[in-house]
Amino acid sequence: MPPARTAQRTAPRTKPADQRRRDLLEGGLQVFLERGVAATTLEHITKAAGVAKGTFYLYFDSKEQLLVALQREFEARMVQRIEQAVLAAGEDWVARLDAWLDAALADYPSERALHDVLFHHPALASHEADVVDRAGAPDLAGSLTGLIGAGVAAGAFDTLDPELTAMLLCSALHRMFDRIWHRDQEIDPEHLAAATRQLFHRAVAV
Amino acid sequence: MPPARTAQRTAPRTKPADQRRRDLLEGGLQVFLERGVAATTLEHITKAAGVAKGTFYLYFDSKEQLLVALQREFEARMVQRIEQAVLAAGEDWVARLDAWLDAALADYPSERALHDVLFHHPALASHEADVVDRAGAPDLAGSLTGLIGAGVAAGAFDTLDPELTAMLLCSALHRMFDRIWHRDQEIDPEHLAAATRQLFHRAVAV
Amino acid sequence: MPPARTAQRTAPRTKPADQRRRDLLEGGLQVFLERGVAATTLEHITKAAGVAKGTFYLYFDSKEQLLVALQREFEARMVQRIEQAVLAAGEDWVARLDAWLDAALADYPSERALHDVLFHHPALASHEADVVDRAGAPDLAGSLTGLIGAGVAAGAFDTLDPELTAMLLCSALHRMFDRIWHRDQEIDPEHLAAATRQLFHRAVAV
Amino acid sequence: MPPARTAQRTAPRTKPADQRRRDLLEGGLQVFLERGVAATTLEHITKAAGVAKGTFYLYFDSKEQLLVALQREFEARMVQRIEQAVLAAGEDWVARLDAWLDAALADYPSERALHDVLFHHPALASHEADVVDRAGAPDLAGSLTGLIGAGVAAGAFDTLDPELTAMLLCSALHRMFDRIWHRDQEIDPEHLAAATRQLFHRAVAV
DNA sequence: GATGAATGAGGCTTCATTCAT
DNA sequence: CATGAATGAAGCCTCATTCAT
Repeated sequence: MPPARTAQRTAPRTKPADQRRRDLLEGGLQVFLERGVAATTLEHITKAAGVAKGTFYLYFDSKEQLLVALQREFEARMVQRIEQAVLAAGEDWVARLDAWLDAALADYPSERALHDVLFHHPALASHEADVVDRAGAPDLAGSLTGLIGAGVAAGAFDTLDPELTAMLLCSALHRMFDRIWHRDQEIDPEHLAAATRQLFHRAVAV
Repeated sequence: MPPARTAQRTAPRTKPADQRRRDLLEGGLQVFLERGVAATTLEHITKAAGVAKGTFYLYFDSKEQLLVALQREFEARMVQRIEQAVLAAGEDWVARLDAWLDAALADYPSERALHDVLFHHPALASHEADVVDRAGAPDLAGSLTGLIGAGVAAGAFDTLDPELTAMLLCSALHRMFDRIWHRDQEIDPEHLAAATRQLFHRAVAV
Repeated sequence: MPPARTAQRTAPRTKPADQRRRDLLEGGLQVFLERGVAATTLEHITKAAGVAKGTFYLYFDSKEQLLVALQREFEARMVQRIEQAVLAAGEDWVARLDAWLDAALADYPSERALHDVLFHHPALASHEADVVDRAGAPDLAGSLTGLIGAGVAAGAFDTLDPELTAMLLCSALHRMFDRIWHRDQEIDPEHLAAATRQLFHRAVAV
Repeated sequence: MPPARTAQRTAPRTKPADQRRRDLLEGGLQVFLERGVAATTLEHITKAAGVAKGTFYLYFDSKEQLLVALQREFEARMVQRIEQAVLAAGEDWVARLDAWLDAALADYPSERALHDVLFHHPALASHEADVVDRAGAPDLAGSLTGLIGAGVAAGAFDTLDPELTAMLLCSALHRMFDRIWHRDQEIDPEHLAAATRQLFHRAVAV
C-alpha cells in the first residue's frame, strides 16, 4: 500500500551528485556566456543552476574551480571531436592533417562564445592559478603533436621539432580566432581555411 | 576634513601633468607586475606613484583605462624595437625576416612579466572593453604584415594571404610564449629559435 | 584625463568683490535648480560662476553658507514684493490682508523651483545649521505679523495672538505649496485663492 | 576572506525577517535621532541594529529607503493615535475637532526629534524621491479632511473646500512646530493651544 | 586676488563564503 | 544533502577643502 502523500511535494530535494554537478556546470556556463566571467556572481550561477548558494560549495571549492572545470571540459570535447575526424580521414598523412585542421576550424567558431569567455580570464594566467593541476587533461597541442610526430616518424612530414611546431600551430589557430573575433574582421572562411592549410602544409614540409 | 598639517611647507605639490601621468603609469606597471592585475587596487597604484587617491582620477577614468594605456605603450615599444632591427638588417628579405623574428624572440622573454600581466586581463577581451579605441596603435601583426607583404611584392616571399599569414605567425609567437611560461617548460632558446625560424621561412616559402 | 592647458589669458582676473559674490550666488542658484542641492558639487558651482574652485572660499566659508545666503535672499525678495503690494492696497485693512495674500500666492508658484530647492535641504534644519545667524533677516511671518498686529491695534482684526496666527497662516501657505507641488495635484488657482482667503479672513475674524 | 572564528558557536544567526527589519528600522531611527540623517552612515545604522553591513541590503535597497519607511511609520502611528482620540470624543463635531487638534498638539512635541529628523531630509523632497510610492499611506491631512468633510456634510462645519482647508491647517501645524523648535522660542503650550484652536474653529466657521 | 592641481577621509555597496537549521 | 540568511572585508570612487604659485 502506498504511503500517504503530503499535498505538496514538488521536486525531490536531492539529486544524484553527478546531476547536481552537471547543473552547476551548465548553469555557470550559461551565465558566463550571458554576462561575462567577471560580471557573474555566485548568486547568478546558483540561481541558473536552480540550487541554493551553499550547495555550490558542496561541489566546487570556489568560483575559480568551476571556471577551470569548464575550461577542461571545453578543450577535452574539442579534442575528442577532432581526433574522431582524423580517424575518419583514412591512411593518408596529408589527409589526416587536413582533417585535423578542418575539424579545428569547424569547431572553433561554433564555440566562439565559450572559448572566448573561458579562456580570457585571469584564472588561467593569474599568479596563483597555475597551482591548479591541469596535467593529464587532453589538449589540442598534444593532439596535434601526436599527429605530426607520427607523420614524421612515418616519413611523411618533416620538421625540426614536432612538439614545438605543433604548439606553434595550435597557438596560431587559437590566437587567430581571438583576433578575428575581437576585431570583428570579416574574413571569408574559405579563404581563411586555404591560408591556414598552406601554413600547416608548409610547416611540415608537405 | 582638511589634510593633516605637517611642519614643513617646502615640497611643491604640483608637477607637470605629463610627469604625473608618467608617475601613475609607472607606479601602476610596477604594482601590476608585483601582484598581478586583479589583485592590484587603486590604493596600491597611487601609493606606488606617490600620489593621493583622488589624483588618480585626474588622469585616468578608471583602473581599466590605466591598463589599456599600459598595454598600448608596451606593444608600441616592442614594435619600435623590432622595426629598428629590421631596418638594420639590410636589403636581403630573408635576413629581414630573420631580424624581425630574432628581435621578437629577444624581446618577448625580456618582458615576460610585462607581457604576461598586461595581456592576460579581461580588459583586453571583456565584453565591454572592445569599446576602447585601439585604432592606430602600432601592433606586432601589422608590422609583420608590412614586412611579408613587401617581401611578396618584391617576389622574395610567397603566400596566399600576407596579412593572414602574419597574423597566424604573430599569434603563434604570442601564445607560444604564454604556454612556455605558464607550463614552466624549459626549452633551449637556440632550439626554439631554430624551430620558429623554420616555420617562418616555410610560411613564406623561403 | 590631464587638465587642458590654455596658453591664453583672456578676461581680466580681478573683478569687484561684489560682482564675484553675485556670480557665485547666481551660479550656485542655477546649478541648484538644475540638479538639486544634494547633487550639486563645488565644481559645478564654480564652473557655473566662471570662477576657480579656490576663489569660492574667498567669498563663502563653505557650501552650506552659500545655501543660507541664497535662502535669505529669496525670502527677503519675496517679503519686499509683498510689502509693496500691501502698500499699494490703500487704507482698508481687509484689502491690505487680501493684497498680502494675493501677492504671496502670486509669488510662490513663480519661484517654485527656487523655494523648493532652497528650503528642502538639511541646511535649514540640520543639527548644526541653527548656528547660522538668521536674526534680522526679513521674513514672511514677520511681515504678516506686522500687518495683523496693526490691524488688530486698529480694531479691524481680531485674534488671540497676532504673532502666532501669522505664523500659523504663513506655515499653512508654505507647506501647502510643498504638498501641492510634490503631489502634482492640479488645483484651480482661483479656487485655491478663494479657500485660502476664506481661511485668512476667518483667522482674523473679518 | 572568511569571518574570524570565535570560540562560541551558540547564537543563532538567523532571525525572522520581520524582526530583522524591525531591528534595522529601530537602529536607524536611533542613530538618525542621535546624529541627524545626513551625518548617519550605514556603518552607524548597522552597528546600532546589531547587524553586519551587508545584511542591511537584504532588507532595504538604500539608506534613502530606510528613511522613507521610517517616515511612513511615524505618520501612520500619529494618525492612528489621533483618530482614536477623535473616536473617544463623542458625537459633538466641535468636540471632535478639538479632540483632533489636542491629540495632534499632544503628539507633535512628544516626537519632536523624530518629526524633526525624518521630515527635514531631501528624501521627501528631492528631485527623484517623489518616485517613492507613498500612495495609501495614512496621512494627517487625510485624517483631518475626513473629519472636516463629515462635519460639513452634517451641517456642523462650513468651509469652501474641506480638503484644502484641512491641508492648510495641517500644514500650519506642521510648519509651526518646525519654526518653534528651530527658533527655540518658548511659547506657553496653553496659549499656543488656545490660539490654534481659535484658528481651527474659525476655519470651519464654528 | 585668483587659480586649480592635489589631497585623503570616508561613503556606499558588492559578493565570495560560512554555518545553523 | 540542501538551504539561504548572514557576514564583513575590501574596493572604487567622490568631493569639500587646501595651498603653492
